[in-house]
Amino acid sequence: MDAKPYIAQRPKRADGRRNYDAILAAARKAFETSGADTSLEDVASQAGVAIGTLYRHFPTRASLVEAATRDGLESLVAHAERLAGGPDPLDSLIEWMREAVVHFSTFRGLVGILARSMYDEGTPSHAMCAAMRRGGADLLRAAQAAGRVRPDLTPEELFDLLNGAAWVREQAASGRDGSPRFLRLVLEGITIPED
Amino acid sequence: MDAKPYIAQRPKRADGRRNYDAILAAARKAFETSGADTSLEDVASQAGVAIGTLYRHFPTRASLVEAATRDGLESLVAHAERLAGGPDPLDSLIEWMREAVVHFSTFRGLVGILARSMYDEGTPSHAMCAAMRRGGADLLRAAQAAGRVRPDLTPEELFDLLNGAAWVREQAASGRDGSPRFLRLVLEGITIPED
DNA sequence: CATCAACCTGAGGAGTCCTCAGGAAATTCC
DNA sequence: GGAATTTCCTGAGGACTCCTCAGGTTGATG
Repeated sequence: MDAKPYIAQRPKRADGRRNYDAILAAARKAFETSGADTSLEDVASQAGVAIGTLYRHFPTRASLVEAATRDGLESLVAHAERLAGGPDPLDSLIEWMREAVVHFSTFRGLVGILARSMYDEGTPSHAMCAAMRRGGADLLRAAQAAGRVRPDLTPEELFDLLNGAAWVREQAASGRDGSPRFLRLVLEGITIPED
Repeated sequence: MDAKPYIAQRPKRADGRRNYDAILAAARKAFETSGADTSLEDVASQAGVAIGTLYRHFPTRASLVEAATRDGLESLVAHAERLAGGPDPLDSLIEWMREAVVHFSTFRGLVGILARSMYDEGTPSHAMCAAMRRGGADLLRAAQAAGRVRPDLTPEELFDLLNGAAWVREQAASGRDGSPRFLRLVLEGITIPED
């Protein structure tokens, strides 16, 4: 039996839910300003809660990151499913890639966590990463079937490219964001001109 | 006057040099196994030296990273200069890019430090990064002049691509190294076929 | 060999991580 | 309404790391 990762759940008791939500809100803010390695004691005090309470709801930092990014990544997966039936598979893929890059770089340190979660089942974010992988792979396959993306590109490679772009964007806190250009150059490398 | 960054120097006294070297050796090993955020107290004890001695020679973590990577990056810069006169500018550029990716991902966390140093003059590694930028830009310019690389690619963008590849390689500690393929895809996006 | 600058040591304050024993509050059940 | 019970909260505290600094030691120099 592989150790199943702990996935945070919104508690049933009213006070528990209140604190859970407050911690999550404080964590999102702290992650965005200080990165994934922000002080959890700060997060707790910012949420008006003792440190033990934070650890009760989120026993590991990874579980807190997972909970803080869950909604955003869920919507990304949903968007992939919506785009899957679109008329132009290449456009769909490109649009989704752009959105993915933004979501992966919500705060400093996130891409790294997601990249590791993709291949590590013992991680809270693994399930979400697997879902994203499926969504991205479907869009990729469709674009390849339409002859608009080189057929030898694998989903793993696609995510390497996405992660690279997201990482570049993550570093952009200090000025220029090279990720749009990065993505455009990458796309030139993997797409096939019409006709 | 902008605060000049501290650059570590090999001491003149024999005992100082001995410790300096021991710390550097221990740091290189620790960085490679535990990343740039390894414990400096461990590094010190591994070098057989008190923590204060480490801080005497390397007052900041960044100065230790700079010293630990100096030789490698210096040789990378030297290689760029040697390649600059080569017969095939595109080959030269590609060879240098491959080498750069390896050097940038010597240990986990290095690319991030270098990426920030590139644009932050208050950083020990800034001078080296600037030298690398010049070397890379020269090779890029030559390849562009030969009509083998898209002329709208800037050095900044080149380094974004290199850094992305290096980051992917850095994550590869846990299995597959996607950086060679990453680089090949990127190259398809930025090169121009002969004739 | 005496002088002095360079160097070394390691205790210690401050921050952070994470746990856990004891207390408080919400929910349930009668 | 009032236990009983389960869930939840608190915050002290041990372990770790960071970095500084006062005091002691040693190598280089003339």
